[in-house]
Amino acid sequence: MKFEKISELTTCRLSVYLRCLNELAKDNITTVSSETMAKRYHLNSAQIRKDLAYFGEFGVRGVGYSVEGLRNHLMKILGTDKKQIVAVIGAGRLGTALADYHGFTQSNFEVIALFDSDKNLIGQIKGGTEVFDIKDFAEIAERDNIELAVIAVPAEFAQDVLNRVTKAGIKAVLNFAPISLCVADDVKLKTVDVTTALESLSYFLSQNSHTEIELRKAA
Amino acid sequence: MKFEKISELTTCRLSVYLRCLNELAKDNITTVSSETMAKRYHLNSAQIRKDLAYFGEFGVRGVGYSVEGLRNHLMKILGTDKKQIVAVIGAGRLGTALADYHGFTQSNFEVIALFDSDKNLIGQIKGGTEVFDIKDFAEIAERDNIELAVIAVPAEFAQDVLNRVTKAGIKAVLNFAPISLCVADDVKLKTVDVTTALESLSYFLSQNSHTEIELRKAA
DNA sequence: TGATGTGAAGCGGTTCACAGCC
DNA sequence: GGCTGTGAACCGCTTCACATCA
Repeated sequence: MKFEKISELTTCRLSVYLRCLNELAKDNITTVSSETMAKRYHLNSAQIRKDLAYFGEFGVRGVGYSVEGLRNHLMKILGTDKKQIVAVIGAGRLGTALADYHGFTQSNFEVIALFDSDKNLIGQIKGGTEVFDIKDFAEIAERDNIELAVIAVPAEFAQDVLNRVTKAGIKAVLNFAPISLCVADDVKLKTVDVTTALESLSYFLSQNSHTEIELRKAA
Repeated sequence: MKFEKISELTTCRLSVYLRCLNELAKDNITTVSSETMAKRYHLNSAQIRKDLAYFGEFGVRGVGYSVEGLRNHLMKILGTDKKQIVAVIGAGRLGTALADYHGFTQSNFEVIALFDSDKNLIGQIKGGTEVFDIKDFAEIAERDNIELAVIAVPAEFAQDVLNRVTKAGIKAVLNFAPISLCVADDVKLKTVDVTTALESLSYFLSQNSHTEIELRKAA
């Protein structure tokens, strides 16, 4: 085990490994080698070993990894061994969908509040979660120990919302607004940009059709 | 201009540049240098120039880039100069939210159909879009020239759905199910994994609290 | 003069290949 | 024998620095 800086690519893969192990556990598999796991889930065995080795020596040479043991290690590393309180800001369709997202619950995240500035929404229950006034964020965050904020508001309001939640002491934010935001160094911001993802796919499609034209010309 | 393979990192940045240019155009700015753009949007000027140079010489030395001109070039490169037809599979909360997502419309994507296997949903209008039977996907895809599919079904059904849409000739798929999927080489699959994103943030939080403990010990 | 376009250097992540251990 | 853990090689992306040109 070393004390290097772990890249976000690595932490995202750890999350994937955890998901694989959960599935292996469901299939009553108790031990797995990096090679077996790589084959089954289309990963790279050397990378699995290297990623895990950053955090300790979890495997047994000649045998592999204990599924249950590694699961526990990964949950501890990722912090999903303890329940984490999440707030979603923006009670529109996307925010509501996220509040009700079962993937969160499975990973020990609990969305306990939605926030919005729309008076018509405040006080309602959306996706099983109460909508609060965004103005009360700091107060409720403190009261309920909110650790993670998810931004699901239109792009033009996203920076304001981010400023507000970081001011309230939130250190990790997941942003769905299609805009690049600014944040202090001690806060971790991760943006999921659906527009960019689609446009990137669109690039692939138009490249493909160009290639087809080229091939047709060549033929 | 060269004929190298363009990485997905680059195409995602092109999408970001396009968004920046749209904003600059809104502010009636007609010319912009890579340096000015980098400062304003927290990008790297060398990277902007290099990314653009893969596709042509769009700038003027000593002056910069024409905002309008570069916008048009980027839209052409990304394929967003033409309308593209999108289908969303899964008419749950997430699928519905995506069908109604305005970020899509702004980029010239049009979601024309939702698909589901739930008989109770088929025939309904959700998020302004009709829900069809997933069994009819191939037929409707051909009829309406669907080019892009978005998967918003639970993880256990995602691979089946992916198989079905690729069989119908879809070459680009955006997947929201938290599972790693298999696809033929000629199909582009992009997965947006919200669980992984959150767990990665969670890692950052738990690292942070460990560091605090270390610092407290040292003090 | 000032900003682009680009070869070269730098850096970080991935893969290889094997020593070490069960 | 088999699989882990890991230094070294490799590869690709980013950044630098400057020749080039309006």
